[in-house]
Amino acid sequence: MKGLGELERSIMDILWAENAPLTAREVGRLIEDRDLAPTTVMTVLDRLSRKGFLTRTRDGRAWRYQPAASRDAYVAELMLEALDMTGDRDAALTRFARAVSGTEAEILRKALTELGEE
Amino acid sequence: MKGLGELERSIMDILWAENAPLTAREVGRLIEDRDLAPTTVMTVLDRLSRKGFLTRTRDGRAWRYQPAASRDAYVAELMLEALDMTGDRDAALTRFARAVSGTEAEILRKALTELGEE
DNA sequence: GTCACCTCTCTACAGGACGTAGTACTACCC
DNA sequence: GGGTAGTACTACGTCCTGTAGAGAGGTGAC
Repeated sequence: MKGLGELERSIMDILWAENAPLTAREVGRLIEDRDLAPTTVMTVLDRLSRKGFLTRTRDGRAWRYQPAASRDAYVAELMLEALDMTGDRDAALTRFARAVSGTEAEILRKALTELGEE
Repeated sequence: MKGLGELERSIMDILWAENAPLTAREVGRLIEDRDLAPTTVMTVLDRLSRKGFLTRTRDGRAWRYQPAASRDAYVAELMLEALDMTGDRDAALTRFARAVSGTEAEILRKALTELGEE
């Protein structure tokens, strides 16, 4: 996988937040802060789907874009990818476990427990 | 933090593997596969220390480079950074916990347990 | 002392990713 | 049939990275 640029991430965030597939125009309307040309949004949407982050389906003349995977899946994949980088996965995992805050450690513990019960 | 390029990572790997601080020449000797100019290695070492990945100390005319942090720390930080990207950390963590393989889940569980006992 | 050599710093350049957008073509509505 | 919306294609500046040369300054050999 590859990382995302800043604008790419903003757009992914919009699409992840929305549940329905959006057109370029709709996405553009949802980025108020920046004053982007419509073609800019279209270009980025196109690149994102080319990279596999988005799926698109026709809606009349327009395309509707939606995330190919959930944000959680993306984040989890990034984390696994980072983990793959090390020679000593155990050490990295241990260090990671120590670094997450209390509540999150709880979440992790719970998820792992459920995992064990399945 | 920022990601590393391919050559940058190779060089970090060498320095992480070694326990002693190395000079550019020594690092260059340890990358056999590629036939790099000495200045190339020096440039990359310089960039890495400028980015904070390496520390360097004088040794006569030469610099000796060593990692500023362990690879585990780096990996853990990357993982945390990925985690920061999501709005719903819990969901991402849960998904991550489900994605790690059995033995690693065990490691995580153990680290978390020790954490709880402290 | 001078020459060869090592290492450093500075500068450079090509390729790719990303932000940004214009242009030209097409299809639809009224 | 002209405005409008949407597309595909093309383009350009910037930054990062891989790669390396040129020039400066010290060091040891002779």
